[in-house]
Amino acid sequence: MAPRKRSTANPRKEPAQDRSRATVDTIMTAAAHVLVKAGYEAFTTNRVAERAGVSIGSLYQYFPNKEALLSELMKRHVMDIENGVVEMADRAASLPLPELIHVSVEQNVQSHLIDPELHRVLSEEVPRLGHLNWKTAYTKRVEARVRAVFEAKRAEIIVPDLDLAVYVVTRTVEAVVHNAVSQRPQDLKSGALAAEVTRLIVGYLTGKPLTHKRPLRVAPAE
Amino acid sequence: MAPRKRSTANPRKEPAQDRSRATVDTIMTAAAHVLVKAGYEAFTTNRVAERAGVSIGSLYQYFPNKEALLSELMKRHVMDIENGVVEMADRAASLPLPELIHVSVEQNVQSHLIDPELHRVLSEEVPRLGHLNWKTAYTKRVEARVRAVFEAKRAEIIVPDLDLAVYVVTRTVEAVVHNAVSQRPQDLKSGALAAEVTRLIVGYLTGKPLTHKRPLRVAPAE
DNA sequence: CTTGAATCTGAGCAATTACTCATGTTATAC
DNA sequence: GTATAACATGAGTAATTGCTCAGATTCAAG
Repeated sequence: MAPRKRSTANPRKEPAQDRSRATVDTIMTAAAHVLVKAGYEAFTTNRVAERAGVSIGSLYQYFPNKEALLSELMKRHVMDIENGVVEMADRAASLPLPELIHVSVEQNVQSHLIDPELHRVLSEEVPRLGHLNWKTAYTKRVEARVRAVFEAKRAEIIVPDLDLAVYVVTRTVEAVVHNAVSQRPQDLKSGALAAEVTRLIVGYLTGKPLTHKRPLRVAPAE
Repeated sequence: MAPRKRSTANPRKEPAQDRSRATVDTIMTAAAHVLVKAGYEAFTTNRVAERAGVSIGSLYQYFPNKEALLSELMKRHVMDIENGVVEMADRAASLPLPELIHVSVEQNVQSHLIDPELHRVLSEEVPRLGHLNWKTAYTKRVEARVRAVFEAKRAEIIVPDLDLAVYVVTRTVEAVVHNAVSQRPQDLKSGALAAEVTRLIVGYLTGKPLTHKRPLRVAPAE
């Protein structure tokens, strides 16, 4: 077996045995724990290693630096979210626009409930350093999807500038739901917020406001 | 003159001569400069002092710690913003709801253009430490104002839950405009974004969508 | 069992940072 | 002019942090 290079440029060692894979998992779990319970300010590599019950040296055998550790955490979190989103997109593709919006908003709510505290810390506390733009790639994929849907339903949509519509809609849904996680948890759980945001978006897109009297009902996923 | 106390609890010295007032101003300017040009990560007290051309000791004579320096920066920035908001509120109070919303959205845009880069850094990079909740007090005042307006126009508003409406509207406007500063500067300047957000909000509140054909026009402030 | 690779350990280094303090300089009061 | 307070200086300190490395331990293959 050729000896593995270990330089600054290619520093990451891939775990080969079960033992080390377990170590990496332990480190990741500890990292999330420290971030959530103590915040980014207290997120030091030594503390993560201590929490994981692993020596600091082991941590640096699998993560070349602190940023890589954060990056991996973000990557995993985004994957967790995107799985649910893709699944929803299949279910909802054939629905009429109002129901489609409603399902999408509810899916966004679900995304935020996967690990709300971690999500909040990653979004708000972790500095947007160079390549730590964890959300931008994901955001672009979402925008592309939304745009495709809008084009498919173009006849029902009264907004002339589709690009602008995509932008306004995606930012609105994300921001309102995101903030509500910590500021309006009750309305999030009850579905009141999702219903309200749906009204907001559907009215904007179609020019035909949904009534408050007949709330949307979609077959719940079992 | 009674000797001034200098403890951890009451550490701030008030500048008494012109010389020191100028020093404080220089420090504040340098602090904003470092934040904007180098980001929070590089925002160290030594660097701020160096940029200001002042010794680090002088800085600590007027700011007990780094947090106080940040806090003062935030306070000044919020004051700059709120001045414009209050002025607008007087001008707009008697307008019909659609124009009122439009003026408010445009005011929010103006607020974000006072010092866009500083605003972004303060919002996104500076960690939300203990008492550094710079926006929360301001947000509450804004919400109270918006709520009062909604109550005055209650008859035109179809949303049953006013509290929820205030929440959805304030977060939406703030988030869309805030993001647009860096992501859609062109639409911000042209007014296209403000028009779109106005449509979004007015349709949501009144159930009567604004047409795209007859854009809102309000007498511009000279 | 032997050998070499994979894994783990943790003391400690180098760099950074917030902040202090002893000392020097300038302004003001009388 | 002199005394006193206000102001300014910057070398230095204590603490923290990301990260290294030399060596110990565990595993897998023949």
